[in-house]
Amino acid sequence: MKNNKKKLILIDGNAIIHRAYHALPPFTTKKGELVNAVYGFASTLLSVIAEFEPDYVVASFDLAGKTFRHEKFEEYKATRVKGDDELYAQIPRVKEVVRAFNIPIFEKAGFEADDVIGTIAKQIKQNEARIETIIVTGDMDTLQLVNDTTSVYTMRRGLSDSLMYDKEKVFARYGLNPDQIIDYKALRGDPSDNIPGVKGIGEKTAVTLLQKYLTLDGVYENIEEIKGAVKDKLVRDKAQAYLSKDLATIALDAPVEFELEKSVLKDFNRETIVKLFSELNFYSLIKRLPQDENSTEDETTKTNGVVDFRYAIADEKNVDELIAEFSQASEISLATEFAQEKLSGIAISWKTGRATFFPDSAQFLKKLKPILENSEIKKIGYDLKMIYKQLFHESILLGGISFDAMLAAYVLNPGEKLDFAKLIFSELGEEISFEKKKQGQLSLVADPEEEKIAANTICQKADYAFKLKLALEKKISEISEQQTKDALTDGTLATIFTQMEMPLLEILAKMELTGVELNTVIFQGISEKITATLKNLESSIYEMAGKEFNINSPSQLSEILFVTIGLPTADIKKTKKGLSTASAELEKLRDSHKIIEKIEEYRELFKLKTTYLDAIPKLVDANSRIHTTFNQAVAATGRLSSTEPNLQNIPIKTDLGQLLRTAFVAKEGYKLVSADYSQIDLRCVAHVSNDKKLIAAFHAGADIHKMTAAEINKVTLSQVTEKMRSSAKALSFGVIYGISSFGFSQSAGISRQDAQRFIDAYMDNFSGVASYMKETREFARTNGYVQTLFGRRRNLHEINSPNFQVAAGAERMAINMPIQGLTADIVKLAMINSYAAFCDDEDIRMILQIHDEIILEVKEEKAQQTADRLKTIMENVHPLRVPLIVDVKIGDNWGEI
DNA sequence: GCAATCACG
DNA sequence: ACGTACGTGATTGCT
Repeated sequence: MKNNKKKLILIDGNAIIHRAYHALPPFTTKKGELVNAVYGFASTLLSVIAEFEPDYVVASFDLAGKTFRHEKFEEYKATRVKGDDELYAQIPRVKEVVRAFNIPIFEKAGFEADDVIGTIAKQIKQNEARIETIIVTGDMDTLQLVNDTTSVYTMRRGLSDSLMYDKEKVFARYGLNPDQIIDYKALRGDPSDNIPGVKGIGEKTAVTLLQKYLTLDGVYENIEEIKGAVKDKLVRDKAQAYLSKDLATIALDAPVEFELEKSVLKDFNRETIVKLFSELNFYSLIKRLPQDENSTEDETTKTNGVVDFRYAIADEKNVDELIAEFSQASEISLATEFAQEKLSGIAISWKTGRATFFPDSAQFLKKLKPILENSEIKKIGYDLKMIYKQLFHESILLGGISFDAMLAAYVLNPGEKLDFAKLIFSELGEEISFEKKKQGQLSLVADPEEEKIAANTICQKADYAFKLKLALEKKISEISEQQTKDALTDGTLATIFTQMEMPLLEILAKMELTGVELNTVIFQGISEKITATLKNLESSIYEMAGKEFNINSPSQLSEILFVTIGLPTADIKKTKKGLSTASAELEKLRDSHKIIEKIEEYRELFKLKTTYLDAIPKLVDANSRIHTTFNQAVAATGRLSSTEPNLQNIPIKTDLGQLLRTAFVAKEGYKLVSADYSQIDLRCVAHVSNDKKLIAAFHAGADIHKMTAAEINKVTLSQVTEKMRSSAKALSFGVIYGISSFGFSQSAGISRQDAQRFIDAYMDNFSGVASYMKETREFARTNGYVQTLFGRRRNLHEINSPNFQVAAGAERMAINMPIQGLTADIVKLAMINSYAAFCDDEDIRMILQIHDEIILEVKEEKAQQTADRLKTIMENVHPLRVPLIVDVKIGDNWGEI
């Protein structure tokens, strides 16, 4: 309901910043600057502008130093925790945001933001009766300023929840009129500002008194009427009550000269804000910026206003001319359009700002093929693996793969979410949107305008991938130069990128295209059997529970177990919603009720059925092969991941899992050859920590867990029990994960005290490991990153977080990454080297990688010889302080190996 | 879209 | 005093 009154918004900057700082998790920009309060402020500002469409906006901030209130009462705000430096450090940034919006800032030494706002509100009410004033704040102090033209808009619980207070709302909330709020505080006090009030008078009594006597004066004028303890308290603290009233009263006469005209919310410069927001990584806020109605951005690209250059679209007449333009180029950038599971267009850029779109047609592709396949012409793009696969389906074998901007961004900052458009923001400062056009109604007639827009989008992608190359390459080489100087690593980020990730891209593409054969009959058989078993389990569970419910709903299950059946809850962990039903918790209840066993079995089978048995057969192609997608740019440690389907988490631990694996088979006449590194993570620990005992044990070919058990228990090898060995094994894993006594106690099933004793014993015995952990933490703290032997990096800005848990989490990551990352590097190198050895032989195809294991599909007669070669290659990928051992197996299916 | 759960290394 | 091993992806239930 917009009335014709003009609206003025007064923002209490400090109140909003405080609220935002405490409501939002401490997140930082990519550069490590903490900006949660800035974000909260900016987000609030945008909401307020969107909701009220104000004509005028003003912001006010507290200035450092004492205020007139301190002169009256020294302890004013004395309870405020100082040292929220992290909050105050954000204030200059907040002011930058305010300025970017051309919003004037009013502040006055000796006064708080409240006072400035109160003064402005009063002046406005006196001079500009037709203006509606809205005070935006995070606390309730300003409610006293509410009147018929002034209201208070305040954030509650976080930032999303807000409430508008007018006179009625104040009354509804407090049972008082706005001007009584001051008297209320005089009586009740305000602990957050250290306003004392009358000791012993709380919310209820204060309201009752004021409802009867209206004001503080009224209360004391009628003090004789009041009985008992309340009277005594009032009499005793009278002076304090009046002092509190003074402190709580917002000044309306601060020396502020407010000029309405200066606070018009002018057409702020959108570009300035976009630039600031992208610097702050507030990408989601950029989308929320009010649209600039004057701008008529169309599909053209304006480069510094020089030319209104449109990218070209090839047609039959101009195609040869356009191809001639770039056929001599030494490097070109590619982007593709994909529709209905088919390549529908390709854009090629050969210099900045220049790109041509080729709609998919056999004729165009035929002309482009020699260029695309020419390995002398370097290829650039964003996600070239995808492009490689798309072109492969058009019978084009992409050659000269040279620079993938996605992978470059990944090695620079692994683990961060990747987004092409955002990358362009952060690297080039340009705002581009690759939003997919909305799916209109199906139309047989192609809309030429829409086609043009689509063509332009693809051209932009090609163009910007090219531009990104320059920026990202520079960053990589800067880091690499430093790494070379530091001489702490055997390689650099540049070698990781050019020697490892870029070559791997093509190998992964081929693996994905090859796929792995699935025996769907086996799947079918297991699935049917499981379905029947599940039915039985379901009915016995219902019977034991006494009623039917959804076993898959943790909340319903928890209700049944702990309420209906009434199982003991003492040891059970809680989730946000209630008691946990995770398997570790159910395990504790195993002896309490026979339903637990059934539920565990049901869970296992259900998981197997829905995640694997039902889902994977849907993904087979005409040749019964499934093609996973390896994600090369998600894992923060440098590992790969696998999706649709995830073939890196196929069950193995249970019998049924083993059975399931037998359905992954080698093609007729072929064998599967699997080669996995034995205990590679621990060997990496031995190498990076340079721990003498670990190294010696691996050289001796000892049973490493047994040796560890002997060391920490101070017994001879022959005295090591199976239990000691398995604890030692869990302990070694703990080391890899950045051990904590709690985590270890959980996984080893022992008490925390015992866990701590074991850890201490381990660190005493393996002093190299102990100092590795210490040094790595320190390295991460001083540098803000950790790195692998090969120079792969992971940024860990959070390691210096004032939040203990956040910092502790980062420390564990710091310890883990150089180990897990080194394993990842080694396996990646192994893939590259073995691919190089086998790629000319059509009888040998790499099909899977599962973190420490490589699987090939090999013609039967070459299986043994290939397995031997593969083993040798993998074991000699890179010399470490310990030998690398690879176990190879040959079989007809994955279960056998 | 998120939380809980569970599959793997 | 704090919650806790590291790294992933898929499914289901629920808001």
